[in-house]
Amino acid sequence: MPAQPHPESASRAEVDEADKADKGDEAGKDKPGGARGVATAHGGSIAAVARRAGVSVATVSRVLNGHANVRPATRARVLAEVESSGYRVNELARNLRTAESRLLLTMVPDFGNPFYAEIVRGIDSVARRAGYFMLLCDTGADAGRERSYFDLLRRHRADGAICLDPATVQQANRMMADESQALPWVACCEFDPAVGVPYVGIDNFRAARDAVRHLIASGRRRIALINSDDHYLYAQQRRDGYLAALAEAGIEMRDAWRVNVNCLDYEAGAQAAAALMRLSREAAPDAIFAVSDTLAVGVLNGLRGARSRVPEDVAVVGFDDIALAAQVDPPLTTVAQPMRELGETAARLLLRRLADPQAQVPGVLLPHRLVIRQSA
Amino acid sequence: MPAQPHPESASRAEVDEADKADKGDEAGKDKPGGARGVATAHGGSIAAVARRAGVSVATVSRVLNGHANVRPATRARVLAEVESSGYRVNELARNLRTAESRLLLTMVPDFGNPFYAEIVRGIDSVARRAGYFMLLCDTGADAGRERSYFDLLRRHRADGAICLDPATVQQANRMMADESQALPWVACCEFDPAVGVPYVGIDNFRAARDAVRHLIASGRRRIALINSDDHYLYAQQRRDGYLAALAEAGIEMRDAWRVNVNCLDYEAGAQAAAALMRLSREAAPDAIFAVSDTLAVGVLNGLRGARSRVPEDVAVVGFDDIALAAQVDPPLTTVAQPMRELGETAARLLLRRLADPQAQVPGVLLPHRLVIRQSA
DNA sequence: CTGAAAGCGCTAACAT
DNA sequence: ATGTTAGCGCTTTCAG
Repeated sequence: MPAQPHPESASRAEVDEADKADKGDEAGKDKPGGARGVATAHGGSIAAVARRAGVSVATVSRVLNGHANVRPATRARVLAEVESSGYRVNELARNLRTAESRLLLTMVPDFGNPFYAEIVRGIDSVARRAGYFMLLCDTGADAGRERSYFDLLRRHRADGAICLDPATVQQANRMMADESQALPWVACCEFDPAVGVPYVGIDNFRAARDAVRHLIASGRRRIALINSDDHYLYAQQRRDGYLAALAEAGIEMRDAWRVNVNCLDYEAGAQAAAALMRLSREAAPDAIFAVSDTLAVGVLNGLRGARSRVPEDVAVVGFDDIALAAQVDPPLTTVAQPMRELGETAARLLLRRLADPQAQVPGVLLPHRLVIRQSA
Repeated sequence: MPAQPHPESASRAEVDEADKADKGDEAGKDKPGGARGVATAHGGSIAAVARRAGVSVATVSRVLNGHANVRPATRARVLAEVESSGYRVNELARNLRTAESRLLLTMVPDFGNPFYAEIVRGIDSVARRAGYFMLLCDTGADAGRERSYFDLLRRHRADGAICLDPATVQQANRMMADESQALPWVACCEFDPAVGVPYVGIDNFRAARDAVRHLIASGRRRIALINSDDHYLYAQQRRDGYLAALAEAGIEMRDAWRVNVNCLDYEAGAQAAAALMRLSREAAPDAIFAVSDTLAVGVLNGLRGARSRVPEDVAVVGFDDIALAAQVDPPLTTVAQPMRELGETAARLLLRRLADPQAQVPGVLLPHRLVIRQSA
């Protein structure tokens, strides 16, 4: 199989299949000093292949990497030897030599959340086509840690990074005001255009405003907002969109209707909804806008527990449009984010940055869309 | 910070923080031949640190790796230099030298599925404590590909692998009958005890039988099974458990009640349920056992569309007990799998194998549990 | 307790 | 078109 044809792909010849065991190796000559065979696995080295094929290591390397200047006959001979010996390139060595890990780091606050899972898929798909693999870090897994994930870049563990975690994005923006721009990373979903780090996301202000406008248009006046931590930029933007919609309709906003949660899981949504419905009859909301579908699904459950009907008593609007949104009862009206594209775009921006460190990579805003189902 | 105290952890001194830029580097001497500075990033090399600290590279290495034989004063001097220069070890070089990538490959059929997401978390948590990072591959992403993911092991891209994908597990068991036992990997959830590859999972036969027994105990007689591809071992085992429960109760099994789907998402469950309810009144089931909660959630939706009440008209039992199971309406009765532990155990087995390649790593079966909620 | 030096396996000059 | 060879940056003998 020759070099991969895909435009973005690294031009390395893939050495697939051929599962036979290796023939005699250089068998530890036991020279004095240095590590003996510590790194030598079953496959043999490129030198062993070269010797058996009767060519130099350079030629084997050229064949392996799909370089042009190799006579077909020679190439065939090398390939045959590779095939029969089951040789596999040692990427550890290749990586050191080329000074790249061909790994992309993806930092997620919680990949149990389907929203992030879908974005990660988008990242993975374009990364792989470009010959990169994905190092996945659940930043929520050890929240207490001081350690910076960006150190993984400095230590050459990954060539670039995509950060989906708002907390980590903010920490990065703060802690390395200048250096963060030097490190090859892009922010996804949470971003600060002012900082100069490439990003991709949506217009959270408008998206939230659209959602609340919809609620208002359908006659709701007592609209609650279940938001994530106001510390995050996207949370602030969505809150402002909510406030703007209320203001333009001349609707009063009550503090009791604004609740912040520090976790976006179902349980948090259910509890927030339950708390909201414990307000006195005249203070209880007739609509709830949750900034995440997982939260909204929990809200549906909390409302059920409070014996409130949706949408009759309380209308519910979610955010993201994860697959689950269409399955719950009632199906969720929600603000769709192009999750897949968010991930793909993030990866492409990063790849562009890696291909040309000088490149001026832009920030991009993708369109959102209000999906009206039956919960509002 | 000295060597990490954690029992499983690699004893490498962590070099955190210190974000200042590096001082003057060796500055490409431009010797003839060889690559000049191609791999030299901002941080400077260990040699530069050694020179500036007035010690040898060996000493710096010893300090960095928390070795004992270094005079406190020397250690302090090195640490100070590391700190002030913002030096970071180049793991590419370290990896080549030590012949390990310190990466664990995790193969998942679909990490959009919360079941797998939770297992992956379990893996990640123990892997990280042991100083490994996780390379995540969504095997469903490029299903058509012939390429073997196990090649990543042979190419030293990862030190070991955990496979959660039934298709890939079977392919591995088939394609490399002997070699698969040599490669450091463990099967999770889908496994064949006969093959000799370490594994962790549950007793699928018993779990399914328990679920169906529960249905029978609550008076159901017309029990449908929505299973995944019968090609998979776990699917066969669950089917057999279903059949056994039916047989021991002397209940007839109808072919029309057995449906196989090749995808475990909500939509597949909804469609399967809809199809089941299109059967004539006397042929329609009064209970549905779905082998995955995602399927079961879809079933709930499909049943709603068919105007069947749950559990009055049709009882539903799912499998896995993902967080969502408790949120839907009605809350799902399901067979709980210890997802987190499944992942943690898989990682521990693999780690044990890596620590001692000769070690006889066992197969382990974790307990399941029937969680009765309101759907059945 | 410290230093000198040998490579790990590979890629890419540079020569032929 | 092919071979020779110099390192990539690190860890680890082995000597002192």
